[in-house]
Amino acid sequence: MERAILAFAALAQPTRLDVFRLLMVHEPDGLPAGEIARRMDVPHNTMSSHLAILARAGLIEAERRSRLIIYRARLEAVRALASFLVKDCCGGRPEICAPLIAELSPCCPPQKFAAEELAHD
Amino acid sequence: MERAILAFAALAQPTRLDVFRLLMVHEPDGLPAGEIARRMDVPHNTMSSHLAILARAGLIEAERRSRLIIYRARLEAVRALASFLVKDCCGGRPEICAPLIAELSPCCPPQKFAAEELAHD
DNA sequence: TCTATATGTCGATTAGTCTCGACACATGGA
DNA sequence: TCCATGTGTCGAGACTAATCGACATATAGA
Repeated sequence: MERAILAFAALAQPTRLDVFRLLMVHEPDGLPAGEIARRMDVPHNTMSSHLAILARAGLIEAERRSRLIIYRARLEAVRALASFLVKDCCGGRPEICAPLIAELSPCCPPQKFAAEELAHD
Repeated sequence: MERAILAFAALAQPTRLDVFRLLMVHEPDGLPAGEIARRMDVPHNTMSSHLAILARAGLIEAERRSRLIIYRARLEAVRALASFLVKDCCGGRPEICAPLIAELSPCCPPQKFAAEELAHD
């Protein structure tokens, strides 16, 4: 709940939302702080505070690699946030958001498709 | 994208997140502005601006019923926001967030269950 | 140890948000 | 028309967020 507020606040800022999307695209390798700042055309110290806010919200994580600090998106956080949104909507009455799940599924194949893929092996 | 920023900003505030959840619970009837303010123990004018922000973000909608103004949650908005989060995560590689969908599904039965429910009629 | 590179922290300025009293508008009934 | 009730708008004060220059730290190589 408090975690959701932090996550929403972190994503409610254009630069940070862009950074988050960028790191999503660069999963699972991540990107160093400096390169993120360069790509976004933002001073490195400004970017540093944005990255800190995203990290505090649990949406990204940092890992030091010699001189570089690599940032990566935390997929569990996306899952948790989407889950919060959807379960919030359910509110004890699953019939309301069945169509919601239905619309989400075509985007990424759900477990049925994953199972099929496993069967191919 | 800009819509997502507005929605995130609207939900990144404790009172507004609570109001949104309250209106989700009260779907599809909704609640009048005054009662929302009373339940949240917030002055009516403060609540009025919060409701305006949620409405501008497209998360709720207002309908005048004689003297009352009834607010209702907009389920399409939740769907759109969750969809944005999930598709964002996909980023062309569906295999990443298949487990995400898989975790969401048990919460609300997907179309298969809805079809079963229809079959019972 | 010295220098260069990569990143973070501090502090000040600017901009935006939150809150709420006071007032305005809108509806319905006396 | 007058009053009561339900909402919205305005404006001011307090608080919080965003930005960036200047400085600090951390690592690697000469």
